[in-house]
Amino acid sequence: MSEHVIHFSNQQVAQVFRDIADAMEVLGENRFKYQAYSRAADTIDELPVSLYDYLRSGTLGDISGVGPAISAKITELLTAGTIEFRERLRAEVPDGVLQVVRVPGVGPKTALRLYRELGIADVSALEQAARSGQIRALKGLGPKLETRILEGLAAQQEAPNRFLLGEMLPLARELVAGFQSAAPMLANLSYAGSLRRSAPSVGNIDLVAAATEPEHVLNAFAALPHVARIETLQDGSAVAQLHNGKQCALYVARPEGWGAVLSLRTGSPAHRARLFTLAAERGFQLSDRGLMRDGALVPSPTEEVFYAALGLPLIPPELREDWGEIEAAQAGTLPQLVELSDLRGDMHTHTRWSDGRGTIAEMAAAAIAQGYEYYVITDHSFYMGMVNGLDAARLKQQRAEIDALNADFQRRGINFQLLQGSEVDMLPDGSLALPDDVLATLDWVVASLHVGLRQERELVTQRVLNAIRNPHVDCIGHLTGRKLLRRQGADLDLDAVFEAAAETGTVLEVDGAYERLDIDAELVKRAVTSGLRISIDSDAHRAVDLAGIEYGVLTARRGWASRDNVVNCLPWEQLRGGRN
DNA sequence: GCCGTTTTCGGCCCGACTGTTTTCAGTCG
Repeated sequence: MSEHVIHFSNQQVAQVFRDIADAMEVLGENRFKYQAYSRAADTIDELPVSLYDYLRSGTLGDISGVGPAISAKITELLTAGTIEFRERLRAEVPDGVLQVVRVPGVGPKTALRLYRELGIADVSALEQAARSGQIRALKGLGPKLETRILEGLAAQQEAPNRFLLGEMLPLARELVAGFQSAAPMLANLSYAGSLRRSAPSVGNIDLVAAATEPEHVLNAFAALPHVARIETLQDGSAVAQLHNGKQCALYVARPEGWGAVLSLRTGSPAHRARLFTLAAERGFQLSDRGLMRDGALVPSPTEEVFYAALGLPLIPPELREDWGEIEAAQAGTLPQLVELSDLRGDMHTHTRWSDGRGTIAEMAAAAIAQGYEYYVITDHSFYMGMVNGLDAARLKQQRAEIDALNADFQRRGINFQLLQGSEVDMLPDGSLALPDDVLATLDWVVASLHVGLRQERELVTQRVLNAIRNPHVDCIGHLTGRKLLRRQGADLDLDAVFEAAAETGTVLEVDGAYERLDIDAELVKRAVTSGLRISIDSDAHRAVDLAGIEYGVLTARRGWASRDNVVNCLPWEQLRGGRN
């Protein structure tokens, strides 16, 4: 067998450097060294151009954060397929230990001790040790840590082998585009499944292709550069393992059945069950091949045609959960869902003034490119030392910079306005991190929980209620504080929160950062139903994050939000006029 | 290990909380 040359995506290379950084941190290496690897990984992740192009032109060193050492290691990986330094680290810190570090409550020091002193080299050994009380035997570690570890593991295991929407959607789009150009015989191609419903986390990528000759399509699929190997292959479908460890399934339908097959591969099990019932009521059968009557395929080349055959208008993929969309479709009351292009501004963003990476000018340029009319800078409030939060004095300085930029936009005839806000912390004691007279000077105030998320229900709820009732607070940012696949949000009394927000008109945010997507679709639906207004924000820390607001839009759509429910679909003047 | 309008060495993100201590290390945001 000939040597197969592996093609690494930038994201795969970034992951290798992240692993190097984590392993070095576990080994207690110099902090600045492993941070350099970690920073380089972040930069590589965002590069618009393949590393192979940099390699060919000898310009790896031009990448910010990539110096001689990392440049040599990238070259080694791309040409030899492996990095010797990485393998040496692996000998000291097994891959399983890197997983152990990512368990909440366990840091690099503890992971190393658990490995060296108890031989814990993966998460299942960690679970066993925590369960059997072995961890408390180590000096300085106790029963509370064991409980914390088991809770953390439970949160992770609720969703084994799941990946975030923000990782999978770009990958799926890349696959679809690559597949389409490699296989001109495809009549149609789409991704499907929970990914197409924009679920916050998904297990794999499902593709549904339309073609008359499935074998050709399956061969072209197996030859895609992303595909590492084909796991299963049977008539009309294949499951592939990708180079990045993720799984992709392909289903090939006949062009005249594609609409039905795509619909069946997209809806949730509950939605699909409704479709089966509707089909049966109309004398159809549904199968892997599509819509059938008396053993013959009934043409349904598109989803419109398929849904029409069942007496329904086309239901947007995000709604296909059986949360009432079938009834709404039958009644003709499906919502006109909000779209990315409806957004006129972003209400929650950061800059270098706190923990962001971009300057105000850089973020503004990206906002103009995104087509916004306004853009609110909401850097952190003073309380969070780590994020370099702003106090009254620095807010004043920042206001001067914003004013100067706005004057410049006006001079140049650019219809764009920067606004100054704050992401003000709700402190553990129930107060806000900035006094009212300072909040009063701001254009938009987002209040968020960052600390004390594990406070007991009554306490943490009261903090949120205090913020909602503060007349200067316009919006509650990422309400629950959840981090997808990592930690649950705060234990909030949502009835009380929604009731208070309805009284005061306080906006609830859909944070588009794809590890948050908070509030989630179910809460969006609840907000929309109870007449609350939402905002959709990027929570951007870098210019490249602005586009991530799309995940917020998808989440809002999943929650049945229309343009009328979303404050930042309004022009700023109108939005400000309607403030409480 | 990387970087530079503080430029080839010296600095790079730091404060609060937690669980375990008995004066603090580790984790988190």
